[in-house]
Amino acid sequence: MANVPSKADEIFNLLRSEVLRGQYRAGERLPSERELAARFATNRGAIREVIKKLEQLGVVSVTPGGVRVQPVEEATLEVLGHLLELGEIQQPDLITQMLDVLGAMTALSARTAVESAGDEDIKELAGLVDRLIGSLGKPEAHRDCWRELGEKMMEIHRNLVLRLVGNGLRTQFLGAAMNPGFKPDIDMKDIAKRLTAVRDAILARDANAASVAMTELFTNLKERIHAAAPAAQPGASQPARSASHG
Amino acid sequence: MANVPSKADEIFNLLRSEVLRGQYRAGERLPSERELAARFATNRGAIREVIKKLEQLGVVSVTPGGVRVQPVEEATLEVLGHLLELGEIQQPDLITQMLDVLGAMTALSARTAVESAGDEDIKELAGLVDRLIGSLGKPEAHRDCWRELGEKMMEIHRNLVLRLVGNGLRTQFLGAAMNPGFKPDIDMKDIAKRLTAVRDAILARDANAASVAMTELFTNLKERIHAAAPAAQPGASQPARSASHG
DNA sequence: TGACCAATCTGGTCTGACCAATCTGGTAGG
DNA sequence: CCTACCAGATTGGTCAGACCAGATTGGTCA
Repeated sequence: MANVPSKADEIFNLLRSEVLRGQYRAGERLPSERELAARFATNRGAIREVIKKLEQLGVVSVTPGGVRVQPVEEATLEVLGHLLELGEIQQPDLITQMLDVLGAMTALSARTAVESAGDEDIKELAGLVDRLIGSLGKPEAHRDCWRELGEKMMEIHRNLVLRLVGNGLRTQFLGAAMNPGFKPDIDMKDIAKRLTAVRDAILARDANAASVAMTELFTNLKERIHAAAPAAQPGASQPARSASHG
Repeated sequence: MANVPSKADEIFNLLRSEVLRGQYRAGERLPSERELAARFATNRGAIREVIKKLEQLGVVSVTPGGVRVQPVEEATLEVLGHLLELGEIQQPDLITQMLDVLGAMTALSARTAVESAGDEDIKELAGLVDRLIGSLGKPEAHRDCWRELGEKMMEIHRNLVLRLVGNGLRTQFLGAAMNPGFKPDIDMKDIAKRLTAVRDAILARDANAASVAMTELFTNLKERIHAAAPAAQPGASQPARSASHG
């Protein structure tokens, strides 16, 4: 899949980067379709496709008279991955922010899953958490276990909204944040302890406890990563793009 | 804005509805661009733009050889609004699901906001919650207050991820779910009581209590809506589209 | 200085064409 | 009868050039 990125795809990536990087201020007009076509040595059709995708991403709004840049805040969850990719300043901040949200989502997922789980489900969930504990120290396997656990919880509570949000976060996060060897040394024992708490809560069918334990796990993780990461300047927690509203 | 929906926009809406409605099974091929162009009495360029947008939405994947439909689970948060619009079966379920997630997000937002709020911020937050209580019974004003409160919390904790997710959820939710007179009678006193708890927690700078109170507020709301809504058939909680994985 | 108007520019739409990769169905060989 | 293969039809990807209606802009006139 996605073997040969089409010309439009390449231009899409380029233009998206430029916009997200703050090369155009929010509200400013992009070059016209004709100009862009000339600049990228292609035809207007390709440019129009690119712009339609950008529009769907929420980073530009197109009206007769010109294509205008939207403030990042108006954009879609999908820009996160790109923001992380072209990193620059705010990587650690974005990651801790994501961990916050991911933690809340996972906690909710655990809670509702436990609430509506059958006996068989409970056993499977606990087993998956156990495997999670066992895979500590093996990043690849650990990640797979997380994916499986998430999948299982989704399967139980059948919350489509949660799945869609989780989808976005997880792909964005795992895709961009984890890869570049971003592995601060984390106290495995601590994690294991908290995972055990999660498992016990699941086995006790205590939805609330499961949620709390999961939250604590992520909070802990976040603090450790935050401490381990190169200290970000205070006030640099916002991306480069202007934050003005439309 | 969006005065005159372009031809491509109309076709986009149509095609999106058809796909989300389950008119094509996941993995199935869409009609070719040429066929679609003929069917909608337009040119191929317009169809290509539409398909690019659908691709960005995550509801189709396009490869040389054909455009294929993706399972809903692979899609983007943005499809929620459309799913709600063309409602049919699972409206109440989707809404309670959204409330779950929205509650978790709002609770997180409240927690992190209180954690990093200055004295002035605390006062403003408490004031906004008070206005929220005061506007109970006036849906329009109430909604505006919520928006303001959310905005203020975002301003304080500056969590871009939270903002993007919240953006999506809120626009999807407020846009489609609230409008059609979907107003089950909800015990205002109960809500007011819980909102008061939120305010007190904020004033006490107790981030955790604020989070818990907010969670309870949404849980309560969810249960009431769930009880008031026309009982959905068990097992109808999933949309029509096939859930097969790719 | 202010209002107005026309040239220009913008996105929206349309046509018709070619290429390379894929998909299809039919055929030849096992 | 089944499999492997091959050629033609089909598909998305790309391209060039054109016209329209509305927005923008800059100059002109009062």
